[in-house]
Amino acid sequence: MPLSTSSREARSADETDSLELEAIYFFVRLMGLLGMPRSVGEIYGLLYFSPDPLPMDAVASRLGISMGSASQGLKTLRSLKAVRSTYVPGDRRDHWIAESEFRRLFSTFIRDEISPHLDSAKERIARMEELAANRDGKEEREFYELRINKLKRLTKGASRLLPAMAGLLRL
Amino acid sequence: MPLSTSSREARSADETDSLELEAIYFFVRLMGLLGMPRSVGEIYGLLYFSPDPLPMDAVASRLGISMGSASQGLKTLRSLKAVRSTYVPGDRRDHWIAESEFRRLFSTFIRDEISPHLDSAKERIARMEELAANRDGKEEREFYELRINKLKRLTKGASRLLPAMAGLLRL
DNA sequence: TGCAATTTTCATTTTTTTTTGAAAAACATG
DNA sequence: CATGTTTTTCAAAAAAAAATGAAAATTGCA
Repeated sequence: MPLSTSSREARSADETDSLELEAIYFFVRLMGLLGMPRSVGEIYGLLYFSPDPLPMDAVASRLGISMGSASQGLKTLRSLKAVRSTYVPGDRRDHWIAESEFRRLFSTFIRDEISPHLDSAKERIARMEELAANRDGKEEREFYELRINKLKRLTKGASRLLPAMAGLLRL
Repeated sequence: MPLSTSSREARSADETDSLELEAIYFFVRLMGLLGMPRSVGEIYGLLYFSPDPLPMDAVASRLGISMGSASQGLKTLRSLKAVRSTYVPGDRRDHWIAESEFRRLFSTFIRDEISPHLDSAKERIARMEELAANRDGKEEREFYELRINKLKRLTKGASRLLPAMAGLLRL
């Protein structure tokens, strides 16, 4: 429990811990909602609430995770543009900062994680339409077409919704 | 592969399979996006594209899953109001139908799965505010307050967004 | 009520995901 | 350019999630 052993400031260790822990756990949950592993949420949470950029080994030791995890997690966050590195003079290590503009963060997430699914869903629906048209019972065919149309409307709705989501999050 | 052994209609087995498989896989992906296990997506997909209500044992054998899985999966879907049972005369078994109104389905999902998270996030932020107010470096305190405010705006945005989501999906 | 059919439950097993840790690679600096 | 530092990679271990299957509970009906 590395977070509970630091007490280098004038306040009690307990309070340091509480705020950091609440903050970190907040992002563990949020990232979990987006399907990210716990360590990714922890890293982002720690950086989001860190007044200074942190090098990877500090991230790992503060969170009590391995360097491997820290490296993987930072890679994931980097690819989401949720995190970027800064230069700190006189130090060879990269120092990491959380990108705190959620709007940008979410639009990257939507572009990279959601939209591809939506596109393949649309292709799948097109294939389904072809297959349904070849069915030979008229009634049955109509049933499938009804259902497929609902799916089409669903994907249409989603296509409209996604940009709106990023937009409404004008923080 | 139980789905590929049925050929009781006038068309080729291949085509039956393709349509059903595409349909089922569509929902496996969609449900996966919502964090649901594969079997839940499979069951919903099968029912969504079934012209007739299906009893649980038919669901299990068509999908090649155990009765236990089918029971659990139907329970999950039932609690999401994604599925309901019908009475079929002369048959003791429950027969299951997919609720095909996505709007209702999503609003149940938002109410049951997302909103509670959002509420606890808000509580967590309130706790964080208290803790941050007790910090003794003015600069540090300001940094935390800045960050916390962003989180507040994020949760506010999400609160506005969620009803909008269900609303825009006016299918 | 008693019985057989159906459904649920849950301890165990299987599968999938995440983390670790050590070796390899990349890197910066004297 | 040799060396020690930092970072990445990836096979193996650990943890978490999902599925199974058999026993228990429930149910409808004779």
